[in-house]
Amino acid sequence: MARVRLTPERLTRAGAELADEVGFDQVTVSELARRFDVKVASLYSHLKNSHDLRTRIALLALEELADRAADALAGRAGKDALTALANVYRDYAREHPGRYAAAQFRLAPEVAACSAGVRHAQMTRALLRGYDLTEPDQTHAVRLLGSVFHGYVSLEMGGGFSHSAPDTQETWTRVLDALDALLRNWPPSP
Amino acid sequence: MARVRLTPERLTRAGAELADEVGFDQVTVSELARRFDVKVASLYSHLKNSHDLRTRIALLALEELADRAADALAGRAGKDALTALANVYRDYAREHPGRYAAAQFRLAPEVAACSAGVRHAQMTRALLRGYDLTEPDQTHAVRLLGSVFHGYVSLEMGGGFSHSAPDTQETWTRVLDALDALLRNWPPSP
DNA sequence: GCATCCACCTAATACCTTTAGGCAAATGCC
DNA sequence: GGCATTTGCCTAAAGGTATTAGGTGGATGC
Repeated sequence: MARVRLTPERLTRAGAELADEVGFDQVTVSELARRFDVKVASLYSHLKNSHDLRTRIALLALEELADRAADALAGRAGKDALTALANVYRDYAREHPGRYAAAQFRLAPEVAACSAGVRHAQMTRALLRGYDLTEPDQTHAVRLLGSVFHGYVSLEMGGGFSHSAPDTQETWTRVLDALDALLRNWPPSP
Repeated sequence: MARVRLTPERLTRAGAELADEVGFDQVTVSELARRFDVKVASLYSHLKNSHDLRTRIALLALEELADRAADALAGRAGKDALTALANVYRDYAREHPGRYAAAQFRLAPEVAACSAGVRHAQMTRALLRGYDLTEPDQTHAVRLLGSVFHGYVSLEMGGGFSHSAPDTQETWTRVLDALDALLRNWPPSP
């Protein structure tokens, strides 16, 4: 038998590609086995189960996304940084819809705590150093930015904006303008 | 045999309850049949297939959500309306997580066009009458609000905010303050 | 009281998931 | 280089979900 040298890493990468092709929730252990021209049961020496596979793909996506974000933020500040970070999420989702969906996969809390998810929060916080916010408003702003990035990208990819008139690129830049303005004039607590 | 009088409507309602209990993507034709104490194949006279079931649940959720939104918006304007609408989404997601997930189900474009989804956009637009925005900024603002509502609720439900310090209720009110401020001082086009 | 129809059933096919146990290629040791 | 062990992939099997085809009996209408 031709040994294929399966490893969790190779399976995870192939799973991520599969996700981009057919959608994250269509990722199946069977299809993965088919791609490696191997019997399904063989994968279970490398993967605990189907859920484990999804978790690994999710972690991979979070890593990749965090790496891109770190790259984009390097040497930028203020609105420049805001735009760069926002575009990282949007572009990643467009290039890798399956991986992006994977990044939304709900991880077990203890797994999430060690994941690249924490880097994302840290980077958003770093971005806010270019604005004049102190705690707890900074945390509120981190959450707002996360919500807008994630919400916008999901809705855009889900076709939520597709019917209506102004193209989404224009909205995207205007939304970033608006967020920048908001962060510069963050309203004081009542 | 005790006839159960299945109908698409009853199945859809039961499916929605099932979604709230076990999660939207765990909703299965088999489980639904079990709940009605009926054989699986029997459901296929009332439902085209599994995808059809999900679509119906999604449409139900969108309707319910739109009804609640219309109710909340009645007689309100400005920030009052903004808060009310935002809370409709958040509360619905908390009360009915499965249905809320269903509302995000990607519908076929022609189905989406006839769905309550369009009412949602209209209501957000109506809300903006309390602020001083003209086209195309109004559309941009509609999309921004949709993104924030959806993004915030998803992240909060997905546990994205769970580890960190200030509680999410405080952030939520501050985010709504911030959105209100932003809509009152929408930045002009460059 | 009979014919009809509809609602639910049985049967069968086809995937996907997961576990248990087998065999042979690769690896390590002398 | 030959032998033992490990390990990587395989066969087999059980159980769950989706979906289609065709049957039967209880409810309905005349």
